[in-house]
Amino acid sequence: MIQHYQHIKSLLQEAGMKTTPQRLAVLDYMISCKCHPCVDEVYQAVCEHVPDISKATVYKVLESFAQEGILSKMSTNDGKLKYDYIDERHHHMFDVENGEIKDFADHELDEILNKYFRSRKIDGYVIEDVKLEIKVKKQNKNN
Amino acid sequence: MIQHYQHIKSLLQEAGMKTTPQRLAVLDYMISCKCHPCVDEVYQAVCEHVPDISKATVYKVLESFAQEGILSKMSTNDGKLKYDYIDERHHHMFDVENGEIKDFADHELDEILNKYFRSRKIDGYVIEDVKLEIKVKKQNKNN
DNA sequence: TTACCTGCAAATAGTTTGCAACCCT
DNA sequence: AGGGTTGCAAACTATTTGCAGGTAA
Repeated sequence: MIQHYQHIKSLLQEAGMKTTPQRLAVLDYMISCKCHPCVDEVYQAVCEHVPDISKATVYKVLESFAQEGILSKMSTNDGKLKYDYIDERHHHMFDVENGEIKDFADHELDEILNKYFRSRKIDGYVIEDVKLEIKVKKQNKNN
Repeated sequence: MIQHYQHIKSLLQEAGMKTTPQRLAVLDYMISCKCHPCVDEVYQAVCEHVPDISKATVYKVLESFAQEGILSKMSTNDGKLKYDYIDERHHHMFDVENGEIKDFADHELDEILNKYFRSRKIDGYVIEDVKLEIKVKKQNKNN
């Protein structure tokens, strides 16, 4: 049932965390879900495999993964907390009508951004990362 | 005390909202604060001018302004809800070390993004807006 | 006048914490 | 064996709601 057992185990080891069934299940879900779940969604999903996991543990586990950089923490404009497994560099598309979030990977765009910010310095700061929020609407069939 | 009385009044009128002291005070604060306050910060600040305002009203007022597009709603990665008065197009810089948020306006960058997304269509979607999240660190004096 | 708006207090939702028991290594 | 990890319940914080009374237009 755990899809990426060895991979997950080494992620945990690199982070210096003990391998527990709860962590395996949470991380397995985060890797395979291909979405941006909130704490409760993770909890619900993981419950099916580890029925006696508690929500407090899900909170703690997700938070510690985010600390270690295994997941990234984000939140929607209306304040809902979400976690995102980071496999490759990507931006986010927010559907302004229904709140859906999708990943948006675009290497060419990243190149353009890199190039721009190589010369465009911000006084007093070092740029660590640049991410786009792309607000979208579903296209209407008849335009 | 209210800095932009006529401007605010017309904003409210355009939005079809009644002009109340609470709304005037909240919007005045949002326009003049030049920051990205959370609900409680708005409440504290407004209390000094309208001592009997209730926090529920601040919630309601901010939310309705956001609905009308007078303010934009955002939240930090750790889930803190913030509101932002929209005067000119800008992006946001997030200081990853201390959580500070600053505006970042850059017309040249906007041109580049516009140009790119003029030809870069996303299947099934219409792009409404594109915003950057720039993660930064304060520059260390000795590098 | 009247529909909208506000304040209050209670309800709800979301998140964190302390601690005893548990279990990886 | 021992310290990190978990589950529980309680505490806490943030946000929403219903409603009675107030007020802008």
